[in-house]
Amino acid sequence: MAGERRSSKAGKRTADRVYEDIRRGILTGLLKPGERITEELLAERFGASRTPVRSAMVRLAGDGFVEMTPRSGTIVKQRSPREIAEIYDVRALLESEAARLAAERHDESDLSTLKTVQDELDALAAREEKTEPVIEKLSMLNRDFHHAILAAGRNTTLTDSAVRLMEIGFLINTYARFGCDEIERSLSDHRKLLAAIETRDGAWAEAIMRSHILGARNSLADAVDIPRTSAPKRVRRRD
Amino acid sequence: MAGERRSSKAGKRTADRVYEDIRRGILTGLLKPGERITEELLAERFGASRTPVRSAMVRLAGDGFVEMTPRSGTIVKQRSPREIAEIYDVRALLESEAARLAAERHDESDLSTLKTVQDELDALAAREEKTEPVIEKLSMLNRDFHHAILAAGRNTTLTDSAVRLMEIGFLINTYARFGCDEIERSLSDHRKLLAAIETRDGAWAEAIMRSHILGARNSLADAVDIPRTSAPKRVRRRD
DNA sequence: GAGGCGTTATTTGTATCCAATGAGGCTCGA
DNA sequence: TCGAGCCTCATTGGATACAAATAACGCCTC
Repeated sequence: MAGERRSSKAGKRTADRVYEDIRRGILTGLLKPGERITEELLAERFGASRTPVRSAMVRLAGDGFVEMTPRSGTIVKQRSPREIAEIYDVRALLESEAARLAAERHDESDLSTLKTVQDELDALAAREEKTEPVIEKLSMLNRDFHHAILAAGRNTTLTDSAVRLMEIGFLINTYARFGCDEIERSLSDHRKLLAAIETRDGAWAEAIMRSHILGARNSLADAVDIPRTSAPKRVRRRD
Repeated sequence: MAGERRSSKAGKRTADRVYEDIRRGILTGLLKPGERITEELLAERFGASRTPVRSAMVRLAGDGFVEMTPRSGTIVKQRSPREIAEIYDVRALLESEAARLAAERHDESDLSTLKTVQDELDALAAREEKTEPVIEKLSMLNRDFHHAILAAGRNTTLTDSAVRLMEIGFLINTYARFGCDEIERSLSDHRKLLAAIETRDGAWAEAIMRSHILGARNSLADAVDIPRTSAPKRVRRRD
């Protein structure tokens, strides 16, 4: 019996709230990969019924955050180091193209957005204390920066594909694992990227972005157990 | 076959049946873009309740086949010519990379699959009558060929991203619009691709695939009203 | 006759209920 | 004591019921 929890917020669907919340839970690591999710439990936590929770689950499954096995249950999707490396490889492919397009197609508005985000990023990174919320904010701004470049590329399909990968990639909260020097390297890349885009040098922008993302992958490889090259997987025979 | 559709066995779950059926309806043009879909109507058509229909809708929305606006309703997603062109551009990017990887990483099994599919394709194309079901079968085999190359590339993330775009792209049933010479061109590309992969010439495979897909886009541009280059979108300023 | 407003009516979103099924525990036997 | 099979139970999938909201319609007014 739990139907009295009424959101004062007008127009917001319960299913959306649940979706956002589970998603955030996965991204922040509150829900760990492999962990089982039972609909009833979540329904209770949200003061809602199972219906919107189920709807949220289906969406999350489509987005690759959870895995629903027909009559068995739903678990938070766990990704192998190899898959994580793959995500970075594909992001490098997509976003380097986007960077090239951004250099060629951007307008003043795009540039101003990029500069604003980068300024905030620089300001925040200049502060000495790297507390949890600061790291969080840095991650957000970093995401905004990449989004802005995608937007400047003027290809919504490309943007959607890349964003999709970015979002699931962030569940490892990249910056949290990076050291300060790593953050500095990242921001340096951003500045170069900005210069390349501003001068409309597509080839340069493309190269920087590819290097930026593959560099991030390899930094991550130092922290986690990720193949430095996503390649082989030759071992495919009968195990 | 490469893809792992959740419902490899006969759909025990009603939601899956509904999903597949609506999807097919959209792909075959039975449900036209912009057309409104009411849950109750579909529920009646399938002899099911609204629950599985809703679940299917959410999945379809996630896959980009329909568009659900919060309290208003669901319509079959309509794509602008520009968006269709974009899809081809991104496919060219992803699948050319996959072709390169396939050339570098494939094993005997991949090659045999590719050859089998291509043989069937050749055999079918050799027949004179280009009836509706023949065209349909050609489309299917073409899709299998591309899937096989993706599989040989050994990057599931790349594969998923590309397949996603392929599926929504097929709703225009490409081959149906192509003339016979266009089919011949396509098969010729496939044969070259096969040769490039077999000789493990990654750069060549990549180039052929890019040319293959961008060529298809431009052929489509002749038939439909698609920009030959997806580029500009120079935002019309105040006319 | 056209446009704005109120009402009706269809349709979505959520809750609850029932059936089916896989999982895990328990018992019985070797 | 350990294993196999059965049985209970928790959990998912689907159906129905209900509330809220938007869209459609008609009516009234100008």
